[in-house]
Amino acid sequence: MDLKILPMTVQQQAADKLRTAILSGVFQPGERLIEADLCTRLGVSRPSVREALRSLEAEKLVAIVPNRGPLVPILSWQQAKEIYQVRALLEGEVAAAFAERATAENIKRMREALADFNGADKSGDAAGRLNATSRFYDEMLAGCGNSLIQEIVQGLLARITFLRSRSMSKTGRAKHSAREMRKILLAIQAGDAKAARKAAVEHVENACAAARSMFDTK
Amino acid sequence: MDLKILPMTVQQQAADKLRTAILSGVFQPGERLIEADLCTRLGVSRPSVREALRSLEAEKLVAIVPNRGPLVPILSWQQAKEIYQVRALLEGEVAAAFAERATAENIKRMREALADFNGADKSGDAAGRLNATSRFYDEMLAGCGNSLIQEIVQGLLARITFLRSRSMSKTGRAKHSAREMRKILLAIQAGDAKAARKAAVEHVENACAAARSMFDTK
DNA sequence: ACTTGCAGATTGTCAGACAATCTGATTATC
DNA sequence: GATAATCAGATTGTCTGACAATCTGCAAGT
Repeated sequence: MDLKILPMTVQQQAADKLRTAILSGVFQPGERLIEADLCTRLGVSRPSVREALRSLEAEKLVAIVPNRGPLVPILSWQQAKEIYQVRALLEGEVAAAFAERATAENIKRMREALADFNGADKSGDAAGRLNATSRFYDEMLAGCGNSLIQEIVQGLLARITFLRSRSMSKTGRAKHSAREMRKILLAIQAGDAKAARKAAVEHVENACAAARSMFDTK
Repeated sequence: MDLKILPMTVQQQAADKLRTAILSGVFQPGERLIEADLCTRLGVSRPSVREALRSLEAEKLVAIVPNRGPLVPILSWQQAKEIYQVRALLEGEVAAAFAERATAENIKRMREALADFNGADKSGDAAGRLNATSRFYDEMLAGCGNSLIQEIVQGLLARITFLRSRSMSKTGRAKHSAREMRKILLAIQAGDAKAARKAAVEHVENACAAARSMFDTK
């Protein structure tokens, strides 16, 4: 077991706090982030805030415009579409790889996540729905045997959190989504890599279509 | 045409200089980067250097260990392997997409890059070889219609520059590589997406095998 | 040979400062 | 009245200087 304790530097904590704040919608897309503001809110100095912002900039969670400062980027449909394309490619690979190495324990946790998703859906708990989805995904991503893919996909998912939570609220989307996830799970259970890839790709494509309609109506 | 002039901030220039320095081998993998050193060398203050380092950290071109500071990361074989896996996936997609949208101009430039590659190979010019390869790739990446894939792949290529320049110097690898690139180009010229994907995947797989042997001998 | 402890080097973080730049509103001009 | 020029306030980009916390390697002690 790895007992290494790695110190939590101020800039790291600042970056973490800002990241969760952005992902949870405390800062809306398009909103400018005032450095001095963040300093007082976070209780740290400006250099630390600026370093944290540079990290988040590289993650594409904030954009820094020279002489205008940081802001939460607004995703264009073009960008969103590209993200879904890459997701389809990578998550298909993940599902295929995972189908060939999933343990009983893995599958059990995925089934639980799926059950929680349905529970959250029944009670109309949007946050719970997204949380269950994340657990479903993380199980695959962590177990697919390629930590680089995991990292990339999680980064992409972070960038479209806003879109996902919105499009998931569309009537019917949650039910469809649940069915698609079950299909993925069944293929994995059967150890059928090809079917798992196909199901995963379809799932992303459907999510993409659902997201697209968000842009049309908005 | 986009004529927007975006100011070159000090931290950006610092990041750029450091990036090229790392990629060109001025700083060797494993080497520690002393902030004070970088300050005097770049002629900028410590805050600027630290911000630049945070950006590069997110790009994985430097690793920052708390209380030890920045260093050029040493790639493990496991990491390298994962990078090649993702490259195969993404570059296959790029080649396939590009085969269906390449213009005559695109193909002309790729042919030129390939010719330059062979020229550089004959004269034993390692830097010229890598440069020509980059131009060959960039043409595809820029034209594949998905700027996100372009960005990801270029980031991955940057992380393995060191490996690539070494494995390319292996006897015979350059010749093989040239042949593989020609195969990709021919498929693209024919507009055969499927063949282009296959050729691109094979090219990456061969590059991966060549890289692997670097780890064994080293 | 193995621990202990110390000195030097380096990082993490802060406070304060100032010029450059942007923003929006006010004023001047046609 | 509408457009253009101007200006004050806000905000960022950058620097200097400082100091505690931490790491490293070496010397001393057991």
